[in-house]
Amino acid sequence: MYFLSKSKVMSGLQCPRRLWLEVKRPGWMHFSDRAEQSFEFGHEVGAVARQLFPEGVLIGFEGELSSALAETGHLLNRAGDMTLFEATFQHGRVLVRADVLSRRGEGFHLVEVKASTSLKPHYMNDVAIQAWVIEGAGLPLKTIQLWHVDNAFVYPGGGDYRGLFARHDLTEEVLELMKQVPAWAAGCQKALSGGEPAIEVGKQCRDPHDCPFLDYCEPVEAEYPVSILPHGGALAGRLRMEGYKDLRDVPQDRLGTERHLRVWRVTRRGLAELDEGAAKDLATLAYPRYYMDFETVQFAVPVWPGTRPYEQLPFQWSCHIEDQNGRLEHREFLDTEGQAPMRRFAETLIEALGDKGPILVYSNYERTVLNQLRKRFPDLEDRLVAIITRLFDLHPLAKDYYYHPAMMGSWSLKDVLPTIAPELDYTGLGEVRDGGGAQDAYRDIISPRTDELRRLALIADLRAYCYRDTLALVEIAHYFEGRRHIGGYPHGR
DNA sequence: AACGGTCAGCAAGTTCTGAT
DNA sequence: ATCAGAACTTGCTGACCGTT
Repeated sequence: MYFLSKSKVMSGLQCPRRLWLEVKRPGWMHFSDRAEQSFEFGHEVGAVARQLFPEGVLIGFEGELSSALAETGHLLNRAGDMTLFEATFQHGRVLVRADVLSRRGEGFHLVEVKASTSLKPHYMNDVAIQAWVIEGAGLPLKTIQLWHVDNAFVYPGGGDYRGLFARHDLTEEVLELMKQVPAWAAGCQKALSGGEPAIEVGKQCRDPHDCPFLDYCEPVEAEYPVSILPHGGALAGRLRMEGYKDLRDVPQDRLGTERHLRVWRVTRRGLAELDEGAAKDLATLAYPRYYMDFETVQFAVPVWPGTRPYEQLPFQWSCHIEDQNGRLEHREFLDTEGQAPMRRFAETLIEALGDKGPILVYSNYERTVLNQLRKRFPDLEDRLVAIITRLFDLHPLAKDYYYHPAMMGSWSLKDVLPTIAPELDYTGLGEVRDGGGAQDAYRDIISPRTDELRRLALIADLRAYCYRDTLALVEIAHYFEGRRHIGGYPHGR
């Protein structure tokens, strides 16, 4: 028999094989290539939830669950009403820690806090496990609530976070669902009692969470698996059923769309394709040309008045300006003061971009951010709209006219750039290497806990990263126009 | 997590084709 | 002229993609 945390029981509900691997083969996790989001908002959100219970007591966790269990019992032995954070219980060899547990008279009230913005179906199981353990430990629950972030909340400032949470009363449903928890726990124990369960790869491997063992249960069995076909999930499934593993073995007539055919052809020949259409489209663009990139930050708990949870707030832009002689000039903006950067971001951008000349970007992300700035600053509406009309997106151009076998069915900048400008890799960059890293760096820079030396290093890294990103756009555009050649990669027509 | 987009796959509607 | 069935449009939806 095993002691199981709530998260282990949740794993077992998703897939017995996953649970077995987590318990019996720790350290075997083969994290999937498609990187999981690194944002960790639970901490911020939990801290604010606790602020709403000024009398609450936090049960510490110093690596020893037994001490958390003991402290919980100790506090509950006291008389009177109380609120506990991270109260810890076990029952039936299942162990849980409750976000917020209050005693009012004889009854207990449970609150589970989530950083997401909606009530998700699997939360019901999560809360049911907690409720079952807590009631099993002898605490009758009067109400069971789930709180999640309300992304319509506008922060008024001054630390006033009333209204950050949307609250759902789940008492009835959870008390009903609770009856199934013993069966879930028994299922987990059974899965762990034998050898590795033989579970086929399926929908449960991605839903509701990516399984960390996906690469183990479904090893890559081909150099160019059929799954690289873009938007081809269903087709890839059918092809695999018929025994096709590698895209190069699939007969041509099984592929319908132009894009699939190009991926198939390029992969089989091992040679990149670049259609003349790319150069033709770019030839219509006048000078000066602006190559532009934004960095933004999101907070689950808003820190600047007038902002909402998870809004994408721009703090940095980079722009390479190219004149008709091919000369490049770099302009940039980076706010590191810690106050809301959006207004100065918009003003400096408007100033730098002038009033004519195409603005080249990769993806429609910059358009989205500019549209949000329009709403925030109506007085800049006209200037921002003027910028939006000048945007030229290289991403659809790449999708229509370019493919290289190393891209593996993806036209993201990360996958395209190494096939065109391999010299623009991570060397020369500090610890900021992608948008997520830029966000982490910015959070550290504005944090009062970061010392000055590290701040300066992070600022330099952010500048280097954003500079490189717009330079990458220049190189890609030049390659599409036939103005640059590539060494080391097989390219052809 | 949010946003803004594309695309495959399906269903229903419409036009075309060829036999009677 | 009529009609069945093929072939083509149109519209919708949910999965997928890419950015921070």
